[in-house]
Amino acid sequence: MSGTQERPLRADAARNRARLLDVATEVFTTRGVGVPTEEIARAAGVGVGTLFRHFPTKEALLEAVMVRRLEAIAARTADLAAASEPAEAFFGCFRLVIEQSAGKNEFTQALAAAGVDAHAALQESSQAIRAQLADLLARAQQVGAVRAELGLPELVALLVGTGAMMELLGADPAARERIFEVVFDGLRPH
Amino acid sequence: MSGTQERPLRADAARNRARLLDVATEVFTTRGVGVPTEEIARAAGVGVGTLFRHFPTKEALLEAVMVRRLEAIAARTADLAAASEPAEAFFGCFRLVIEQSAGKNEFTQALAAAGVDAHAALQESSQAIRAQLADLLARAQQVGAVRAELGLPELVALLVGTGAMMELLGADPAARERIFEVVFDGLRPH
Amino acid sequence: MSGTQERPLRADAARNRARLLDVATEVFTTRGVGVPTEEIARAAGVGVGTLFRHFPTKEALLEAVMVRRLEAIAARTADLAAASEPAEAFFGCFRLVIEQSAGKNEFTQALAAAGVDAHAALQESSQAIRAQLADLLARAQQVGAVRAELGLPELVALLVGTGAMMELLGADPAARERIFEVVFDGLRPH
Amino acid sequence: MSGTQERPLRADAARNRARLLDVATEVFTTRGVGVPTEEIARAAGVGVGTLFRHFPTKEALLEAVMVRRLEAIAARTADLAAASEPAEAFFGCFRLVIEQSAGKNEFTQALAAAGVDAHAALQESSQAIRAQLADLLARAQQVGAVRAELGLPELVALLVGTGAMMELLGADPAARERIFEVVFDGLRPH
DNA sequence: CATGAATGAGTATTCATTCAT
DNA sequence: GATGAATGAATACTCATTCAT
Repeated sequence: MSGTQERPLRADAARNRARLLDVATEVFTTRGVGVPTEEIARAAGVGVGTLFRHFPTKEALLEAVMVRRLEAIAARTADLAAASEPAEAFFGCFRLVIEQSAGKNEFTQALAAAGVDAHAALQESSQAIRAQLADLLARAQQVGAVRAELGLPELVALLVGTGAMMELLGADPAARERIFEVVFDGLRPH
Repeated sequence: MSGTQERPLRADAARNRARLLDVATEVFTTRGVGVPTEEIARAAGVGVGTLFRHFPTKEALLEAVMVRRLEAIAARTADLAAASEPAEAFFGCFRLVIEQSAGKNEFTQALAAAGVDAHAALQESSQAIRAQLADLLARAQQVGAVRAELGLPELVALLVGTGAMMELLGADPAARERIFEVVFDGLRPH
Repeated sequence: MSGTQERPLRADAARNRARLLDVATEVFTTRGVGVPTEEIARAAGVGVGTLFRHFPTKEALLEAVMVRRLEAIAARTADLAAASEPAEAFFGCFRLVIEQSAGKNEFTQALAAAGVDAHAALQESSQAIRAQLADLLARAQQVGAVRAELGLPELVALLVGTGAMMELLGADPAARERIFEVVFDGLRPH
Repeated sequence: MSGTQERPLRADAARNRARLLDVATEVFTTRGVGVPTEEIARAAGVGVGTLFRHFPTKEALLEAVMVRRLEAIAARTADLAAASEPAEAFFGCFRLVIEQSAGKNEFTQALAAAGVDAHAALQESSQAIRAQLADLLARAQQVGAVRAELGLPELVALLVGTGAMMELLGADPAARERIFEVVFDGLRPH
């Protein structure tokens, strides 16, 4: 309903594209990336042909899904970072990223893949997050809220790893909180 | 009445079985579980038929690989636990488990799956490790070396998650050490 | 609310489906059901994928072949039964069924299997024939043209068995006729 | 215990061969010819190697099974033929053959195959039966107990076909008897 | 532009047969 | 001779991708 910057598509084409992304996100997140493309198309109410017109490859679809998630995170992170003082911003964003990575470990894998793989599109949008994370980290370190010796790679690893922990624990909120305590206390200078 | 009761296989059969396990471990951990069975057989220098004689299913092969890794870990963990005082034993074993989980995240997934899935064989051998971990944890908590509020599920999650972190960081030893510091400091009472 | 309700397939799709059925009928009846699916697809001029799109299973294809044969027989039997007096109708239909069962003993096996097996589709279309046969038998018995003590199971068995005899004899028309004389004379009251 | 004319084998080898034949007969008859050779070997208490030493091919084993059945039938038929007057001998042997063909339609198929196929061994032993049948038929025809126009091919077809009928009817003795009445009455001159 | 039918390479698994022990 | 481990061709079925309608 707002102005995400896709190149101008016909109204219905844009709607199809959006629906496909929504459905794919849902499906990939809940059932993994092994789900047949045809099933995604059907769930989105379009034919396979349409899916492949919008995303020339299954991998391209996966990438688009990840990009969207990364961008969503980047946007929220930016808001949070702007509105809080460094320590609060850092730990708040850490939580945010973890919370958003719910469902399979698609997202965390995306982050991971982005740091390793050469997928152009992912590279681009993950760079945005990485820059933000680097900034948040630096500022939190300046105010002494986070160990000074940590770099961006370690932060990314900690995010991905903590996401994995949460997946294992499932919905138990108390256990999740205990994990946050361990990780956050560990992040602070000793 | 317990112990390992392998049926005496012919010399060559045993060799093939072992080679298959070695190759499968290597291949699964470096390239994931999607690798064709035929390729594994070829890499082991046997025909597919032989592979399927030893492991009636691809899944069975995967299971066997995991069991072997779990058992190896359990053995080393037991040694370490016996030879050290509680705190040292706990943190030493934590490191050990992480170090052994090298390669993709097969092992960590194994631990994860074992807690959730119903694969009998895995269940059995992962129970052994879980018991040991529970014991190590309890003793470390008794001497005040680890936060009292943590339970076995959190410990397992922390192991799996830390393993994921290490995979992301690759071989950089300094960075790995910084992660250990974060996690270990976080584990200690605050 | 009954009748044939095929979904309107695209022209080419319908052609492919029909060709597959024709080829499969031919191949199964002449060379048995062991023929590879791929060969059937090739003979029909389509890829395996197409075959499996139309018939999700080899068994499903076999079933479809049988259903078509059963329906064809049922239709012709109905015509014949309507147009003749009881004795003529009965023996005419007997001949008809045998003549239609040419080629291996697929059809007879179909009849046999249908009485035993639980394949829904087969059940349905073989029920139609069985009902007709029961009716023909009853009427022929009422006019004293057929032994009164015979039931439907025996009639089906006689059909299947006579079909088997014809297969053995091959194309020799005189020999076939002699078999019909034996069976038909045997069927009449003594 | 008696003198079947196998070439002199070592005692244990002969025992193995006999056991394999027994087991194979049972298994093929009850579960069809699709049963893996290995299973037959196991059921006979020997290794596959042994099976293949005695029967160089699965087909060879099947052939041997059939030959034995044919020979058994031939022997009993000969006895029966010798001890009775023509009509009784003919119909008695007809029943005998049908009764012996119990279980799948292995045997009838064997007879069929023998009349068509070129398997040397089968040819030989089925010739024996065919000769006997021809003889029984001729003598029954001479005394006017069977239609004069029937030849050996029709008789074989009738045997095979009647066997198929019995398989369909299963164990219902009354129904089986009604079939015999139809066929036997049909065989008699009209 | 949308559709969904067609394609065919790819994959796990079976089984008759061979051969080292 | 007997054993059973090894072999690998064969087979049903899947799924990303293309293209005629």
